[in-house]
Amino acid sequence: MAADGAGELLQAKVSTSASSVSKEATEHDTLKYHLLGPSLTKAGQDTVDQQKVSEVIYNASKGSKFFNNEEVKDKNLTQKIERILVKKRQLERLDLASDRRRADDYITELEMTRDLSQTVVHIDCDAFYAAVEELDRPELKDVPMAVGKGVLTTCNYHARKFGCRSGMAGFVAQKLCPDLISLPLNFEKYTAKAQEIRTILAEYDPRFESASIDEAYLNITDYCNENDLKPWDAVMQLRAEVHEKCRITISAGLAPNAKIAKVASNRNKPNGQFMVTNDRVTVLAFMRDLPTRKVNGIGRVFERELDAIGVKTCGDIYSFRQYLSKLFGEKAFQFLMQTYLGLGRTSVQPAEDYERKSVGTESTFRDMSDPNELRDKLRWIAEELEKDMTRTQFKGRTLVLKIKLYTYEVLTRQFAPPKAVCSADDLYNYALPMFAKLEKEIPTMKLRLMGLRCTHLVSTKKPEKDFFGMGLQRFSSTDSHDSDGNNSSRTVTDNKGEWQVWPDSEFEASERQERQAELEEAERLSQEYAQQECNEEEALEEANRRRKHGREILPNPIPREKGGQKLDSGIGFRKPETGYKKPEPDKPVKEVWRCPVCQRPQDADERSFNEHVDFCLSKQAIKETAQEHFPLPLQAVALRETAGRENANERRRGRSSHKRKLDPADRGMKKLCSGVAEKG
DNA sequence: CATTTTAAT
DNA sequence: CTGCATTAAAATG
Repeated sequence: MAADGAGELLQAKVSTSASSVSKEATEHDTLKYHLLGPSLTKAGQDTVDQQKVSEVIYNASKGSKFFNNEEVKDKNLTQKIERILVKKRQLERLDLASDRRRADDYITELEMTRDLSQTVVHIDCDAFYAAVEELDRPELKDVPMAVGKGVLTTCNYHARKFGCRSGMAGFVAQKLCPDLISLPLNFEKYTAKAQEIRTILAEYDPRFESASIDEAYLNITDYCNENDLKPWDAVMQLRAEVHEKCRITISAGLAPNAKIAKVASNRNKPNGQFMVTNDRVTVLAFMRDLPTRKVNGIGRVFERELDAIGVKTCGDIYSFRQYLSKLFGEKAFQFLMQTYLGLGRTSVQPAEDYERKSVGTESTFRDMSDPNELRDKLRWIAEELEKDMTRTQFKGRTLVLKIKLYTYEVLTRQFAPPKAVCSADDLYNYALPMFAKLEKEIPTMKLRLMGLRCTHLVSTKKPEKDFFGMGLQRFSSTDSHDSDGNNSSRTVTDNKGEWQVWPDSEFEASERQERQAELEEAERLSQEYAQQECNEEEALEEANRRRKHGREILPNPIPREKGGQKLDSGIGFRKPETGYKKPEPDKPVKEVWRCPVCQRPQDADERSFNEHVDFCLSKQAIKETAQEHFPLPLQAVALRETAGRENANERRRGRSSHKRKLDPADRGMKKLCSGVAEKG
């Protein structure tokens, strides 16, 4: 969900004050900026007086423990930035010719991977929850309204004029806008509406990728070729279709890759679209003036660090290329260079394809210090986690205990039990010693949060029979992980990784019951789709799939025209049709079939293709893949055989698994900015 | 150097 | 002023 709101004003203030003015004033300003929250970014809302807004927020939160903690964090960051600047001044006296050369070589290498042959679209629903609520109560369209009680998950554009935004505490929002109407969350409703929209998206790209409940990436290259449409017109059509059938307005960004598409979708919001054409010069020009903060992966912290050394826009990155890896680390360096060049992934894929790495639960409560009460709480968390482990069908080889003190300070401890665990008893028994140890270390064990998480997951899914009726080797809970600690027979992620993902920077204060209700709704919807779209055989498989996965999967809806096609059971899966995609006349193409298991292109020869698929299957990447592919006709995909067609990220993808490995450049950079690299 | 912890998104 | 997941870097031993 786009967190609209202007940051430019304060951003400018932060930058100037960072270099001059008194230190106290500086800290005051950066803190206020920090308090504006993570969602102050992207699109601008010029009608808002950010000065006033930040003043109100500051005064409203002043004195709270939360505030104090933010103050501490801000001070630490300011110190960290000071260290970065010191380090940079040291570097300036050194000869960095080799670093510069290395950066230039990397740029050359990256440039060879540039792929301008694809069109990626980022779809973003406008004030989604608020818009859904307005469908039921049209009178709310004309007044400032927000969704979410204690904290706003989103608000309509009237409310945004007052400075309200997602992620803001409810009482703060009320101060900014006394007439604000706050509605409780009705999550099933939003999920149902999201599914309606997804049904339409699937017709444009059946393998579209949901990024959150109201955001998705599509690769519309094939769609445009098949229907002889220009990307712009295809997206106009898509948006009109969504508006007409779902009564929801969406904004879209079109670009040669996902990273730019994401930025672009914010340019003409709400109810608009923006395109960055597939042209190197256009891309570079677009990046040159783009403030760093607009890029996915650069948040409040990294923005300030970059600003401190003089990088305000993505174009500024270039002239600092020789410093970046020493100041921010290697991954950050790579990420920034790709950002400067406007490179990003061109591939999108359903979220089920992502590999889950951990399952955890945590809960916040009133300050608590009684040891017995805390143990009860821990026990309860363990029971909650057991449910999640059962649902997602995992055991964990490592258990992580997390606590948050009443001061908001967070601590974690981990332990690797002798065996993979998932039962509440085991979870509790292994967590308790960690907890007891913490009790000894911490003078006043007064907590506001406790959490448990399992990592180094091991699937506990029953092998049963696989999709083709071939027996699969049984794998025990402890022998199916490879040396990376990853499990190659990983199950499909549960839908919390997917449509239950909160919109960016937004959250709900919902209780587990609400989530349960949502799951039930998802199940119901899934059944509906099964009936609508599948023939009897397929419906049976659909039912089977749900049995195997519980209620966890909410697959991409099946496009109408394609869902009707019948598959030869089993074989159809492995015998792709040819001529699915028209080759472009002016470019040499080589026909290949894409392996449904590992997603890698294979020679378009039936025998070798089947051999390859067998190989992949024997490596057990299988069941989930079969499931996600079953409803879809297998298509031969023609790939252009041009160098750099596949970008570096795609190539780096693991051989052993078809699951996507996350790459900093792929998906926004997670934590690459935590400070000066001081080793060596 | 491997593992643990922190912190950012 | 939440909850869940992922990632990278720093700290630790």
